[in-house]
Amino acid sequence: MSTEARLELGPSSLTDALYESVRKRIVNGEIPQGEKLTEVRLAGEYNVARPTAKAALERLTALGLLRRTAHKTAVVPVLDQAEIRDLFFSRMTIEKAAVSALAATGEVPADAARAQVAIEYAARDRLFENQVEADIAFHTALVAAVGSRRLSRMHELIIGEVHLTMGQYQAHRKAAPTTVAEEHAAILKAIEDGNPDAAAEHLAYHLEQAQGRLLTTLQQASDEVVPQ
Amino acid sequence: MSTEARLELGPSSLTDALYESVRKRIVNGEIPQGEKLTEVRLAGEYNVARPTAKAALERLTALGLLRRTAHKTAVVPVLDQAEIRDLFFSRMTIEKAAVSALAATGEVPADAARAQVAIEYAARDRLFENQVEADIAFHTALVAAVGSRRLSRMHELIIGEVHLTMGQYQAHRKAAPTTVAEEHAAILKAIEDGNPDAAAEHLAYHLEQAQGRLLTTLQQASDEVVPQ
DNA sequence: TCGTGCATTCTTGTCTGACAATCTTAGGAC
DNA sequence: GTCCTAAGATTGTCAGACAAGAATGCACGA
Repeated sequence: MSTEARLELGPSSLTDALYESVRKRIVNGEIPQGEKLTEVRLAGEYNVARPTAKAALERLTALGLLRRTAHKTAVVPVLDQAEIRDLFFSRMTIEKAAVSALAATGEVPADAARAQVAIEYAARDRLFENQVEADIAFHTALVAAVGSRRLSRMHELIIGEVHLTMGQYQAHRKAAPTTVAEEHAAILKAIEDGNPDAAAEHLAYHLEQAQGRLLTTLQQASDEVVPQ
Repeated sequence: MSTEARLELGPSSLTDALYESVRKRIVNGEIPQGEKLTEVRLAGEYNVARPTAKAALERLTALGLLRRTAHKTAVVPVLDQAEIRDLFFSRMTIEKAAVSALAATGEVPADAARAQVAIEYAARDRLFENQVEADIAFHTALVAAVGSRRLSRMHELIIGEVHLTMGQYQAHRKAAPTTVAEEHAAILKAIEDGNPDAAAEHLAYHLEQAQGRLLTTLQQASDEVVPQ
């Protein structure tokens, strides 16, 4: 179940390309929180038909990168404290299961190791956006390495929102650049040692730290807007 | 986060209604494994426009109730052994987290208790289809009671396939009708006792039993087709 | 006889244009 | 100032159309 080597060639579909482009703009904060995204606006910006824009919006909505209800326009969500906690609870559930399963085999996934190196470089050079990308890639690689298509799909369902919050609040900037890399290293070490409990433990600590940074940043941001 | 009491009135959207109808037909085995579902066929059967049918197909595909790749017709998937294992691994991950969280509060969700009663009735009267519905409702209620929107969405992503396999193989029929109810009762008891580990344990046992029944039935079915 | 290659046909991807239903917003009446 | 109504904006759905990719069957050659 592990050697599913498929070479992915770029999105050939117009909808795919549109979806990818908008996704990047949202997670990088280029389209800010609370911004409205109408079907006609997208269709106009990219010069595609409205149904195409509609399809892209629907896919983004499915991943939590947009919110919308019937007959209302899609907006980039603003995650409050409770939602960030919910997000990290869900994330913890999936990723704990993933690292435990990996530690049971004792194999450190190559993709995760590569992402780890990328994080170290990005941290050293203060390339914030790259660091976020690599961080997401690291966690995604861990889940993917389990070889469970459904686990990966569930992870995909929430990692978009994680990416979104990291891009918006840029909490990583607040952390000592090497902290994240060290926590990741501890997780990989536990996997290599074949210790599922330790791996889950290190992962839990890492995610709690990340969540803490995020909540702190969120608090500061709201203080700035409403200074008592 | 628990009192989100919204009354759901029938799907007002045409796409929603279509989606719901096809979903039911698939999970009940009315549309058999391997059956092809073209956009025009759906559009014709329900007398809707092709884009509407397309949207419904895409949503079903997202939930794993259909498989399709670009330019190819959607088909009702045939799950093999490996995929059923993957499905139950993913399911176990989510539901274990759910019952553990519930047991931490010690509150038995009312919806789950209701579904449990419905299962007992259905088992007594041998109403197979109701039994499956109630079983799905039981597990869904457990997850929903945690109050995590994202956990529920992830669960939704896989429970459709569970429903599908149960409808197709009708493995519940093979089980002593009361077995399922008893296993469920043990889970609820552990939650009520506020014992997270026991709850997870009972859930794991229950799901392993269910998976075992499914794999056995699958094996028998393939033996019938290819009798050595 | 069997395999290869081509053409037809089916199906999906995307577009244009349109109308109805619904939500939002602005303006007017009290 | 508040409430209600109406116009504008936005989405839901439809019809019809064309292009591109995939699948199928048939003829041809080895």
